[in-house]
Amino acid sequence: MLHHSILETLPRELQKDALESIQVMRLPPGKILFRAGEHCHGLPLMLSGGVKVQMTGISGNSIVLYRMGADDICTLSIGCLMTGYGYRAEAIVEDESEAAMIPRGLFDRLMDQSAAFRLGIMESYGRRLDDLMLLVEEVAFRRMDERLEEWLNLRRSPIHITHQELAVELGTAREVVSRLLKELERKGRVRLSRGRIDLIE
Amino acid sequence: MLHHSILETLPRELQKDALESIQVMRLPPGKILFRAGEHCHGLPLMLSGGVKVQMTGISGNSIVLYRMGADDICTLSIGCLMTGYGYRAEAIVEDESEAAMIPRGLFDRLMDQSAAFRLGIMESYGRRLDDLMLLVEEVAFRRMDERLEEWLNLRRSPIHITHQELAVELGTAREVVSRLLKELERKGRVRLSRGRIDLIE
DNA sequence: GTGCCAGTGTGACTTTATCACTGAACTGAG
DNA sequence: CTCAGTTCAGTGATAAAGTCACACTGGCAC
Repeated sequence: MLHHSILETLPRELQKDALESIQVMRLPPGKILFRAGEHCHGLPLMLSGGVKVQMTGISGNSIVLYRMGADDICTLSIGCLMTGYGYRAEAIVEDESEAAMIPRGLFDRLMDQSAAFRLGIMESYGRRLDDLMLLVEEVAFRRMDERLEEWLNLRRSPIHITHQELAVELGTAREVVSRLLKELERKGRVRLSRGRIDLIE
Repeated sequence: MLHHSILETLPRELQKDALESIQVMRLPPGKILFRAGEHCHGLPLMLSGGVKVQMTGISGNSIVLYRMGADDICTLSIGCLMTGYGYRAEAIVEDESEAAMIPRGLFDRLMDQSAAFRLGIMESYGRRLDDLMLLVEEVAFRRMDERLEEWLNLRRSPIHITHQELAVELGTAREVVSRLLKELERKGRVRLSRGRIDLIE
C-alpha cells in the first residue's frame, strides 16, 4: 500500500492528484536503485524495507554512507533532480522494499503548493547532513575496534555478512575487519563462521 | 552592499519586501557565527568574505567540514531553523565578511512564493551533501601526505597557519602534520618557520 | 634581560592500511 | 560423489598514521 507520512500532510485535493501520478516500485533485495553517474528521474519515497547508500572512491574502496528505511525520503535524489548532475553514490536494496516515485513535475508542484511538504523535505535534508557530519567525525577520529563492536551490537545475532561487506560498512580494509573479529573471538565475544557472526551473551 | 544572487531571482515586489526585513551583519575575522549547540534564528546568506565550518568530535578532535564564500547559503542553518535542533558544528569567520540574515518568517514566505528561491536552496543543499560525501571518502581512504600537498597547493605562498590549525583542516593530529611538513622541507618543497609555510617554486 | 608559553620537533609505541599469499568452505558440472 | 573453480577468511611482513611524552625554541610581556 502507498503510505508515506509526507503525503499524509498534503491537502486532500493535492493528495488525490499526487496518488494518481505516483507509481509504486517493488524492490527485491540486491536490486540497484541507482548507480553512481546515473541521472535522476524522480524523488523516491521509501514506503517499506531498507536500502543502503554507499559510495566508491577513486581508490576503489567503498563505504556505506547511510541507510534509508520506511517513511524516509531519498534526499540525495533531490540534488540530482534539481541540478541535473548524476548521482555520486549508489543505492542497494537490502530488504524487500517498496518505494513511490515522485516525478519532477509533481515534486515542483508539491513544493509550490504545500508548506508541510516543504518542511518534510527540509527536515529530511537536515537529518542527512547531520548523519554525514557524524560519519566524517567517526571515520576521522574513532578507533576501528570500538566502531566494529558498536556496529555489531546494533544488530541481532546471528549476523549474516562477509568480512568484506563489513569492511565497506566501516570504510576500512577486509584484513582489518578479519583481525579485529578474530581478536573478539579470542576474547569470547563472538563466534565466527563463513559469512556469519554470532554474538555471545 | 546587499547583493546575493538568490535574492536577484525574486520577483520585484517580493525582493523589495525582502530587502526591507533583512539585516546585514558585518563579521570580523575570528568572530564565531554560531557555536555547536546554539539555536538558529535565521538563514545567513554570505555576501562577501569567507567562513569555515568545523566540528569537534567527542574525542575533542576537530575537523573542517567545508567553507562558505561570497554568494553561498548557510545550508546547515536551514535544518536547525526547521527542526529547532541546535547546530552540531561551529562557524568561524576567516576573512572580513558580510552576511544577510533572513528571519524565519521571511524564509517561509520566500519558499512559499518563489520557485527560483526554492531552486537555489535545493541546489545549495545538494552541493553541501556532495561536499560532505567527498570528504568522507577523502578522510576514509586517501593518504595524508597527498591530502596535505593538495591542501598546500591550493593556497598562495606564504601560508600563515600553525601545524595545529592545519591538522584541523585535514582531520589529523598535529604531530602527523609536523612530520609530513618536515619531510616536505627535506625534499625542498617548502620552507618552514613559526606559524608560516613558504612553498618553493 | 627574564620568564612564560604557544608552537614545533622527535622518539617510542600502538593502531590501521596495504600487499602477498595460504588454505578452507562452498558451488556446480559431470 | 568427485573435482575444479570461486568466494571467503587468516595471517605475516611492512608501511602509514595516530598517540603519548617530553624537549626545545622563538617571540612577547614584564
